[in-house]
Amino acid sequence: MESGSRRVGRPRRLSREAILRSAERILTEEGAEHLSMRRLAKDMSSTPMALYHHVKDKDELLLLLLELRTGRLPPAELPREPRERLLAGARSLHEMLATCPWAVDALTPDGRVSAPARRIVETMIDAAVDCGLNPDRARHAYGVIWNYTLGELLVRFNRERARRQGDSTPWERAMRSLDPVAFPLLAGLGGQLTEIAGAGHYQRGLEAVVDGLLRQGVA
Amino acid sequence: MESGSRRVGRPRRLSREAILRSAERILTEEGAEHLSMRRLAKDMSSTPMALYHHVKDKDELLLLLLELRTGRLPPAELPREPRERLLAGARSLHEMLATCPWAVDALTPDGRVSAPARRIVETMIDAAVDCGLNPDRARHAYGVIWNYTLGELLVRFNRERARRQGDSTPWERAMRSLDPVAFPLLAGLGGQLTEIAGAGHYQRGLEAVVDGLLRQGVA
DNA sequence: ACCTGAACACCGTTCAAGT
DNA sequence: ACCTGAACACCGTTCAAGT
Repeated sequence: MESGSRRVGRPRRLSREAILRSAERILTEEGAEHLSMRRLAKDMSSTPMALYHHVKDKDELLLLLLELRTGRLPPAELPREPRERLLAGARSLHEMLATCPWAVDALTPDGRVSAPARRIVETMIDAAVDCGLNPDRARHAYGVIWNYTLGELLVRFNRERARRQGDSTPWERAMRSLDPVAFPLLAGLGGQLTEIAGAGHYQRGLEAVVDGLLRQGVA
Repeated sequence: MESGSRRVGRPRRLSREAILRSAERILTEEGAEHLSMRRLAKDMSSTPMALYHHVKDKDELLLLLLELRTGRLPPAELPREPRERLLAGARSLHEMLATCPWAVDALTPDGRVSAPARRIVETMIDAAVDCGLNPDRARHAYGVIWNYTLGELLVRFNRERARRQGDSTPWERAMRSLDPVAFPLLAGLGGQLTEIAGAGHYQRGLEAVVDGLLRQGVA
């Protein structure tokens, strides 16, 4: 809403919205490693310090960007059956965050970074209760699912990053130097990493995790 | 072993070992955020570039530090019963990495960063096979356990970091602004976070994850 | 062979001043 | 009220030179 009093002082050239738009563009077009206050200012033909008039600091900027992205997704349609609802909740949390590799630090606590995320988390715990867990166990179950989800995202993000910057990360090196005689089973993992990281992988693991939690809770 | 030929050129003042010792000290006494090539050089009364004669770059330095730490732990005694062996393997991986919050990036791929870690991973997959999973499923199971473990570590690390630097992270703020009427179950999580992150939490979740995976695999 | 010094190309943020 | 410019206190790394 417009303020009743007339504006005073210098007219604004920047705005929080414009800043977020520019930041979002750098993020998608050039990747998080190129998003800096200085770079962003240059992009907007302004100075670094002008930005600090619209956001508290870089942390706040990233948080706002995260809320912007996760808030844009349409609210998930959740099935009625409680186990399915729990699975669907986890999947949409996973999906929602899969586009924000740069926000891992903000994500870590528990996935409650934006209003839509909060809704999903609440729904998941609720679904767990409907599956027969008491509230404490339901919250614990959510925590385990969150840990699994975050771990999966992290592995995925880092692999993508490695791919982008030409392949030879510590992990790739360790993989190549692995003796397949001493480590026959582990060596198999190496060749499979791509497939393992594929679309169905998270889902299949998630079902195991959820079923394990539900059995533990109702036993 | 000593080289047969006499040393030529300038005598060395630095050595990889001395560098690692200094870095290790900074890491434990001041935290990872204070470990920089410049700081490290200053600590050793040398120059940043002297370090590059002994390690390729900062990434390699961190990797060496990780191997140093994880390699120091005594090899875990693993129980004979396969399910227990799988659990014990995961626990010792978890324990081993719990002291290296600064190495998350190197960890991400799959926990095979050091020789002892490789042994444990191989043992875990082997244990999963002994539980009745085929090698593919066993590897997948390991992947899920790793994701869960890594996620748990990450949440733990970030919470500790938040504690250290005075409490008010994005997550804490989001927690305070949470409406307990709209989110009764989620709000409960807030109050419980410390307990949930306690010692038994990882273990309890791990059992659920493992049992879920085993059931999925042998069904 | 091992080390130094200066330089390059960056960071986030503070502070005092301008309009 | 909003923005600028200069400065502070850092980064990792390259490159040419010294002993």
